[in-house]
Amino acid sequence: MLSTSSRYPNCTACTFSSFCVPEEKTPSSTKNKNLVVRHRQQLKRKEAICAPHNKFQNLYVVQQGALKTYHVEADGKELIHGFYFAGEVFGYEAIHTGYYPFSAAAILGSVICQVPYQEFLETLDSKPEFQKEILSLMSQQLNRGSYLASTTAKQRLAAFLIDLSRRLHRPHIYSEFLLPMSHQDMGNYLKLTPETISRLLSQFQKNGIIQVDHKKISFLQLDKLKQIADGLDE
Amino acid sequence: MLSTSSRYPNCTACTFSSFCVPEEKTPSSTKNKNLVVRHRQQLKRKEAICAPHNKFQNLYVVQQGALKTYHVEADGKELIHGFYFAGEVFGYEAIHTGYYPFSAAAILGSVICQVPYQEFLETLDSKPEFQKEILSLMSQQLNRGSYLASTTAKQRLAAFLIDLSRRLHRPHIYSEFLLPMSHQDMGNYLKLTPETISRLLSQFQKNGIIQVDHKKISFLQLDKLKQIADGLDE
DNA sequence: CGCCGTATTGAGCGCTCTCAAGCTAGGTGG
DNA sequence: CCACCTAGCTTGAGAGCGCTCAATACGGCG
Repeated sequence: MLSTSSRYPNCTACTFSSFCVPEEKTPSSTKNKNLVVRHRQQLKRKEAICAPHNKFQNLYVVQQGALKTYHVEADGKELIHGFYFAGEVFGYEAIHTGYYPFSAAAILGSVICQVPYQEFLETLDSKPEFQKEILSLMSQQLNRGSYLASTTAKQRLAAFLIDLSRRLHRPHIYSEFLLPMSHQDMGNYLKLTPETISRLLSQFQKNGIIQVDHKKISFLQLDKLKQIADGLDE
Repeated sequence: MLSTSSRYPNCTACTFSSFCVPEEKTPSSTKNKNLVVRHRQQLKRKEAICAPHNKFQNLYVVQQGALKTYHVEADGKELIHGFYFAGEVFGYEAIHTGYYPFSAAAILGSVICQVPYQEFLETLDSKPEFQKEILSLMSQQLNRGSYLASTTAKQRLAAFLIDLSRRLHRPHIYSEFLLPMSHQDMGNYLKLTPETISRLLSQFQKNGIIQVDHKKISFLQLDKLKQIADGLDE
């Protein structure tokens, strides 16, 4: 757990920032019904934070880094439900049953905030603006990964890259960014093998649509990438 | 629009029923902050109720029948986001942007209730139990269709059939039910062609796992179907 | 009864997977 | 600082699952 305010680097990016008070800044009146950050956690790459069937108690906000939620199938395949980047919240999926339906682990060194669900509910009850905000965020989650429904590998990968760029540099699409996850993870999310990811990235590069330099991706022709995502190429 | 109470057949199944008052039963004090059913709509098969980029104003609750949400891709392919059966709510996806991201249409003759979002927000603000209920329902939506991530056609179809049975006879899995949608619709949802759906249903039947009689599906070996869904067969 | 949308079944093809062999980069320990 | 070592990426060849195209059958509805 971290405690000095210098360790709170990214609160401006956090979707909860206007309803949240870091603990050391809490005014003496504790009844303000804001969320209070009591537990901030540093995670190493590959460090897990919850497992399937763990009791649901907290939502989590990513402050720095990136996480994945996933579960391992009977045959050993890892199935990735989603990625979460700085400012994003995960755990909503656990509300319904009271248990996390997945594992969550950091894919980079990361910092996250715990948001106790009880406290979350109290803030919700006392702040109509928070209600609207949460509805909006959960609504956004419902639309996440809609491109997973695309049929071809090219389409899904192109849409994924665009989505990734926007979420890493919200709200803009930057033409340069670093892939936070391995090809394996991308594949497990997009239902492709790492070999296919690699082949397609090479193909996109050969066609002058993107440039790949290790983990660095550069969009050279974003419009063409969008066309591929929409199934409009060739 | 319907008006006699005899036309309110299914309110007990509706997830909003305890926070909702059909209009003619509204007590004179209109400030009770319950949802009030003002618009109930009868839909014919294939009748649409909203289109992409329509302004978001209402959530909808299915009272009878079944609906699909979908959009048509550039190449003419119809991509189905989800199905909605008696008691289920749709439209949450539109909250974030303020516009419906899809079309919605009845796949059977259906009856739906409009829930104006303004009114929904007022009820939410005044009723903490409603807040919890909505969080739970949206959380459930986030978990919907998780089996779409399965890699093989058999797995997705088996999981879909089980999900379907449970949602048509909530909360139980009935061993008999009628397929509400065409193979085409199933395929568009599961990312399979109608031919593949047909072949797999035949195969399941040949293996004694289910029985198919036109639209009627009977589960003969639910455990085996579950194994297939989990990728544990052969 | 005749029509049209839907389901079934078959044959062949192509996209993506599997398996396999190098290669690269980054981390570790001497 | 360098040599090793390992995880991850790249690229190739071949196989298989699900798609495409096509012909036929069925059934609901006028």
